[in-house]
Amino acid sequence: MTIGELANESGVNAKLIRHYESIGLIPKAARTESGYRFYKESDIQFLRFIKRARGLGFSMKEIKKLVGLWRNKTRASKEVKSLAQEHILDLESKIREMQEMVDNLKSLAKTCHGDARPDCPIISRLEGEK
Amino acid sequence: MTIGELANESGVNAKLIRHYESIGLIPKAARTESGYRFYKESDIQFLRFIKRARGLGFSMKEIKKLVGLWRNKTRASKEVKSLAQEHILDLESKIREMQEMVDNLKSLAKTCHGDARPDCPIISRLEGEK
DNA sequence: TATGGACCTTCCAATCATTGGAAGGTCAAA
DNA sequence: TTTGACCTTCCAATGATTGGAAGGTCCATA
Repeated sequence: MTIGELANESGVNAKLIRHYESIGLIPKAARTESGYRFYKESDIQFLRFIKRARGLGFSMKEIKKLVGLWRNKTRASKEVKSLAQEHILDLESKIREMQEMVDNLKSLAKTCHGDARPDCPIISRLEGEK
Repeated sequence: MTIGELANESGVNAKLIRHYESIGLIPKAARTESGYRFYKESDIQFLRFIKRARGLGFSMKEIKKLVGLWRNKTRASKEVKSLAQEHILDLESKIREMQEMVDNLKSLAKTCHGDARPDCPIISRLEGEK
């Protein structure tokens, strides 16, 4: 299986697969005589694993840990769970932050008449009034 | 006023002030004979403006626009408002995405017993079961 | 006056995850 | 044999910031 086929099957593009190899997230692929990387079926599942973890917003660092836990069949579910829970807390705090931004912006936008006049409370607030 | 003093007053550190100058967000500072940048009082307000906008999650690109609108006293409030509203939509869509991640992770974490046993639904799900 | 330390300068590199391009080699079918 | 789709490596950009190195300047104190 070439890198392109693996990319199709896994949904992770070839460029990114090479990149993952270069940062050590996935092992170095075997090569054909001419230097092409080749892969086996089980590599599809591996890349999908990574893709799903990215989809849940895990960082590459966290994914490295997850991959380690995944590969190690004797890992404790405790470790996995606590990794997930830390990540939940991270996400929630970012959500709160962004929600505050939205709330602020909405209240500013509401008081801005939004016509051709130059007066705008959004700008005034950024200027430091209040 | 030196760059360090400006940094103190504005809350934007000196390194970042230089960086903002280099990307053209703020004009090139005047220099003393020995090459030190020097600033006037009104620069404090300017940097605070930028800092507040960053605090609301605007990108540097958006901030460049905001700065332009701010400086141009005849700008229409409409432009400012629509910039803000686009940004609100951006933020809200990111929030939704992250909230979905959290929901997924929470439901996975709930079914993970979190003890010393190796079985863990979080891992299974990443593997592709279901 | 000398020296120390706090400040300033520029430039280059790292972060994070990914994408892009350039320049070249390989493969398979027409 | 030529075309075109694929593969290879390497280098650079993204966005916002931070870090360090190597060096110059300023001011106060010994």
